Amino acid sequence: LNDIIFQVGRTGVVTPVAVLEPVLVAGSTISRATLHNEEEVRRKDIRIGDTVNIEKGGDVIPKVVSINIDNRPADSMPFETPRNCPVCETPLVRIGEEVAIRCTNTTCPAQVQGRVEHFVGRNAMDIEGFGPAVTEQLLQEGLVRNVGDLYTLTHEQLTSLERMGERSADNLLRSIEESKQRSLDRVIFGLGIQHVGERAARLLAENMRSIEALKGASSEQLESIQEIGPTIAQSVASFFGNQQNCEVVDKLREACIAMELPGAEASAPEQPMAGQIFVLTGALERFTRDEAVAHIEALGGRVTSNVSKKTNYVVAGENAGSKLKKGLALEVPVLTEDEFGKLINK
DNA sequence: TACCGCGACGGCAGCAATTG
DNA sequence: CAATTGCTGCCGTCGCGGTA
Repeated sequence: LNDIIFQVGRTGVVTPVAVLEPVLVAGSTISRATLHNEEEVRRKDIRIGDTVNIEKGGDVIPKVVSINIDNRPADSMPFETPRNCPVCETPLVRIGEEVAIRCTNTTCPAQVQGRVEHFVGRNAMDIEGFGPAVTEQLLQEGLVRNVGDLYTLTHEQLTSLERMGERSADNLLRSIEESKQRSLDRVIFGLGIQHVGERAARLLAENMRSIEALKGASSEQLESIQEIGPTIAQSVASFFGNQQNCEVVDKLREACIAMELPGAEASAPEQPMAGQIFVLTGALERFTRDEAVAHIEALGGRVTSNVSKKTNYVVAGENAGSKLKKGLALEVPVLTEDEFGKLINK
């Protein structure tokens, strides 16, 4: 084991990687192996200079299984956790009880590059010909600062790069153009919001129906979506609470990327109550129950029969009963019929 | 508590395009 | 024209966090 290096991912997580004396294992030459995280290294007491046993997990990913302590050089030192980001020197932090150590500088070049690579990646916008080398050059030359800049790249700018001729530039521009057709869930996934992987992105796309709705949604509204909990909800809300992120999203919209699910406009241009859960109690004067339900659902909300922590509003009419009591006990906002009327009219 | 899925990882074959 | 470079897509696992 010649060295332990640290790589910085797009979310700032710093992971240790073992640099090995190249060795043939199961038909391929292994020169690096993942070490997962710093605690893992500490637990196994892996030191630079150690002789290590490696195998390929599932015949693919090389990993360090154990060390051969007898071959340890007498002067070997325990492994040291880096204090600063290997790329931008920002002090690294460990948040709460997390195992991961992070670079918190969102403008760290490694993070910026990671985010662009994620956006153009196969499961997100799937832009062919946009690999790490191209990304690195575009960032280096200042032609791209974030994913909002991708759609205004010109033929001239691309051909100015190393190893990028007419043909490659044409192909890349065509791929970029084609990527505008990607579905909403891929766009959301591509934004690289923390904790939002493919599944969460799909849930958010299906429930919010447009980037605008997602952007406007409160953390509470998001949390009312099935399988979206407080962590993801807050992560999304704080992403859109950031001015720069909103500017990137605006640029993507200007590039004419599809930012809505089909039908969103036809059925309801806006769904300000998307995901909101209402409980009706007591008799309403101006609406029948059915009318009230129809209004709520037209705006994207849902009506359930029982009050729980997930309930966003209790609408209390005349002679409200136990559901009003439970709503008050759980500190759910209680609306009078008038307040409810204002809410749905707006 | 059980389950799912996020995020991150390396090597290689095969191919296309660029460069010299 | 040959050599070089870069990209894609594939393979599977770990450790853990998030949700129900």
